[in-house]
Amino acid sequence: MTELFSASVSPMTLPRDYRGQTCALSRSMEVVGERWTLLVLRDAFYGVRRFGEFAAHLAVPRAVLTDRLTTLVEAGVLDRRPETGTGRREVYVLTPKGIALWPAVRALTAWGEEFYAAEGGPRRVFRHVDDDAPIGPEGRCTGCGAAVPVGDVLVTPGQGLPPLAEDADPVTAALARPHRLLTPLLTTAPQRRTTRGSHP
Amino acid sequence: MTELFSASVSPMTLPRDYRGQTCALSRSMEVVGERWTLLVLRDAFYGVRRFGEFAAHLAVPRAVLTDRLTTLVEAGVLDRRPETGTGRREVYVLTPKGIALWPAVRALTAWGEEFYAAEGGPRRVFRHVDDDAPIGPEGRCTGCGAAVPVGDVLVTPGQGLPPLAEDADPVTAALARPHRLLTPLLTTAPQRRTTRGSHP
DNA sequence: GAGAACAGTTCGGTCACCGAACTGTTTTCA
DNA sequence: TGAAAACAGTTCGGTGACCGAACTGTTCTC
Repeated sequence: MTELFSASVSPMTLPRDYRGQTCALSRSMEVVGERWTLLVLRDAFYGVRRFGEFAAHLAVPRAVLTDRLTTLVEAGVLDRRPETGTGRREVYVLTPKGIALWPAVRALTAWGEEFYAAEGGPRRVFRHVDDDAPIGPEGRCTGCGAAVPVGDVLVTPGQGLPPLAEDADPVTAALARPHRLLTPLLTTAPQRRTTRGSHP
Repeated sequence: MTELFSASVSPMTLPRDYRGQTCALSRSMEVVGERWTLLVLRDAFYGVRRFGEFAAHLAVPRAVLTDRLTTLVEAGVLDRRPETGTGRREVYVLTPKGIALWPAVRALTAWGEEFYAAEGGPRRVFRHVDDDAPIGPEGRCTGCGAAVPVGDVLVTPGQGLPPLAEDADPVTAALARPHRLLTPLLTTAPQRRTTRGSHP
């Protein structure tokens, strides 16, 4: 497959290439354009870090998840590293290159909210942590007008969010409360399935 | 566009659904997340309108292109209508719902330019038609600071754009010159294969 | 030390994508 | 007017990605 690239076009071989395209969008799509990839990254922005959390929240086939995480790590979008603190488990964390995808994730999410809104309103609302005002479609706080860096974004439940199911996965349950992007969503302590969600 | 979701969780079966997801991003991905779809929409922003232009520029299998165009028309992102003026041919034009995807297309393109730049610089530069200044990653003109509506965006060749090949398709050739988004890229007059220079 | 959680891997079936060839209609030109 | 080309898809067989479920080996907790 590598021999199909001529010198004037990108010499690198990416997972599923769009041959002959001279547009930067096709480079992006080769990295983040596969099925599930942007949903994985959205969860990473939410603070999801462990393999099992991604798998449970996304309901993605585990082999596909393995492939997507590996591809994103090789592309430099995610970093795979030992969990800070106690655990020896590996976690997947956004790199600066991955964080730079935030405008794209935000724009696509905003489009979905605008044209496929649930009854009652948006499912989730991104807010500026400084003044709690919603963030507009172009990433600016509707309250203070500032361009909000991703680390200052709060993801909060909206009117259109369905009620929490009894058997909801821990990620879904955690997202029922406001949460700051890029900070770990779940406790680093392993989850015991003894009493579901009863501990503080 | 008249059809809407009737329940809190989507009851409709979209081309490739992400079941169980309560996030608006998954709704977006069900519509524009399939392979080739965003590249088709990028071309639509460039002013590509006819089936054959998409097919030649993207080098996408024609059956896949048919499927993507049909899906986008059914989703209300594109409108299929007779070509204005002389032709009786059908063309595909962005609806307001499709135009609302511009921030997403721009953000993904900017990410690709930033992290997969060609040698010498960006392949293409989006500029504000009023002052010719480049448009920043969040959609604001770096010259006058205004939020630039998509109709006032000029796509211009950059330093990293490869030289035009002899057998380049008409869309690629037309994009070697600055062009205003959303305006038809090619003449409505049918293209005769005179530039190839060879007889049958 | 037993059992559960965890992070993947393996496997067979199904479906989407791919490239090439083909069909039927419209347009152009001699 | 008639032939040839352009056009907009459709058809088809091969290949590979995706899917759900089951499985493996390691780590953690009690």
